[in-house]
Amino acid sequence: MQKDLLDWFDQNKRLLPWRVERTPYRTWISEIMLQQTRVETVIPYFLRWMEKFPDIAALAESDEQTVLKCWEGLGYYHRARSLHHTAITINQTMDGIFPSDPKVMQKLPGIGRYTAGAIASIGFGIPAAALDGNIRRIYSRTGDISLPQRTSECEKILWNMAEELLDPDRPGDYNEALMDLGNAVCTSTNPHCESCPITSFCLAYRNHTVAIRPVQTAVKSIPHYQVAAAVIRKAEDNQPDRYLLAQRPAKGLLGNLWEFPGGKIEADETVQECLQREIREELDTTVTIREPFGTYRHAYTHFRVTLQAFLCDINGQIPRPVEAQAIAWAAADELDRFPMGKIDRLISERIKNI
DNA sequence: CAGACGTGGTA
DNA sequence: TTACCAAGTCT
Repeated sequence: MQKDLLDWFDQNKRLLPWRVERTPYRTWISEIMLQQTRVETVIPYFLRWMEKFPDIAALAESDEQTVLKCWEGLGYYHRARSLHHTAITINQTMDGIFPSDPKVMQKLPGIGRYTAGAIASIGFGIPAAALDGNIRRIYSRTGDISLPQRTSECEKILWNMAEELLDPDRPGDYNEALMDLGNAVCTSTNPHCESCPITSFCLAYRNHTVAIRPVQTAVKSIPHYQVAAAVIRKAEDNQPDRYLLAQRPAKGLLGNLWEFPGGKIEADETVQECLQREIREELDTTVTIREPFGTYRHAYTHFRVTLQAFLCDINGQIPRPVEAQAIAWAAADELDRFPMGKIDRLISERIKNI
């Protein structure tokens, strides 16, 4: 199976930016960006990142806001903060050299068992196993595994397969070959078994169970929240209007990113009451709510929101950050500098069009 | 160990 | 529109 798979890879390998000029640093950055993220999405981010942060030292010397701005839109922002933090650690305690031992890698934030195995095998040529979503799917099919995915029992079997089937001579190519095969041939829906190089080794193909492998576990429905946000505007003499931004806490959703203040509408309150309450709680002031400023729908991983924005004027005391780490007054043409999540970026774009 | 953690694409 | 996915990790 290893030979047939590697022969297929030699013919069908995708040309990707991180596959030219292989270095541990480039491999590391690409693997982190690719976590839960499509190749096509990652490519432009990877190219921009390498322009801005060509090596570990450049990343370590930059500030986190610059890093987050470069990451904006990719999601799972703890990945960017971990990259930055790790670059500083490597510079300060590891002589600026990325470790080659997967056990050492796994101690670094953002690098788990999969990523350590991927960087070790792909970046260093070390025979380390890697098990990602693609490889889970392929081994669930070749082994015709009837255990539900993501249970500890199933994980143990799949990791054992990854260890035992790994090609010791070309571990990196082998792991990448499985991921390319999973992307192009052994796909989640409508797999192309007719063009698969390893059907003769595939038990699910023989048993006609490809369509029901891997066995998916039931997903629960996600909640939908109604949310309000305030676009607080400040007019100044002979100057462009400024808008209030708040920096979110470091931990949790969209950590350290900037937003227009607001929050969840409780069951017993109106949008306006919600805004006044949130402004009081977050900024310790009150506002006059003016006209609606758009309705925005967005789906996060584990919940969905419909957000109603309103233009507001401060009518209380000077706002101060209570829940937020900091606040800033930005002119329309300054909004792009602040790293934000998707919804707040959409609101920013609308402000720029006023 | 279940749930948190983003976003854009596709069926 | 909803559901689910896509090179996972952390708590």
